Amino acid sequence: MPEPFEELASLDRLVHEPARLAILTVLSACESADFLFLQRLTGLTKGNLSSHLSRLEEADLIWIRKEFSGKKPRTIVGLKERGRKAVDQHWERLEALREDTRKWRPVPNLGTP
Amino acid sequence: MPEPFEELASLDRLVHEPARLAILTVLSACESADFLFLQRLTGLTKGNLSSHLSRLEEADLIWIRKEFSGKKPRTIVGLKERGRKAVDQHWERLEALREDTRKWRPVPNLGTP
DNA sequence: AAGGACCAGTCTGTATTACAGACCAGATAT
DNA sequence: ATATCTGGTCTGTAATACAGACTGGTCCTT
Repeated sequence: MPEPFEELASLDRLVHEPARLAILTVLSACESADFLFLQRLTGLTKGNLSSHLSRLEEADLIWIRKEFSGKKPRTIVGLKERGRKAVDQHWERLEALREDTRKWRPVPNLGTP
Repeated sequence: MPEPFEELASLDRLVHEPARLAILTVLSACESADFLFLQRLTGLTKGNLSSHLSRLEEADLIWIRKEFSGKKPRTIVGLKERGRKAVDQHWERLEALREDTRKWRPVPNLGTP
């Protein structure tokens, strides 16, 4: 019984953080997305989004490619293998937890009687 | 399209934080639970658990009752109305996000073409 | 009576963190 | 020339989670 909860309490904060969870989840639905799109999607400031992306890249969860389309800079990001695994796993854990909890209901009290 | 993601990026950190999400989710499956049970469940130290519970109580999401069963102190916590709403809503948002993302697949690229 | 364990904290210190906003630099449009 | 768009870096700040020390009461053992 306690297993999924111990896991939950130690969820990977790198993935769990709302902004990054949003980014990763969006990326899991496409091959790539560009900086501006992600910024509008998440409502983050440039600086903030940039540092979140850097962290995800350092963690080897995403790749970041800088192109010039014409002379305009363009930053494109996408999921790496590890990233896809990480997001999928994260969602699975969350869902597993929720399901497990549902099965308990109704329980009057938990703890020492 | 972007709506659920803007929400996600601004998820209530009070509820989203792993330890508290675990606590709240457990509580949503029972009428009450006691301190020790929650501690073992989450693996948190006493001090840490205590402060998480305090925050949840301040936010009016849970109640905390101190009993003495015999002469042993016993701390029992449970969800308040607001708490139940908060957890349910949170999970709904997460699930909605995931569902929305699934529907997108497959999308080659998101952003300026 | 003294030592220790159990319970549920409070408090302190530390390290991490998310975030806004300032600044930067190259290119384009006015 | 000035302003704007691109995608950053850097700095400062306020909040944070967390461990571990300490408190203080009750119980049990010796």
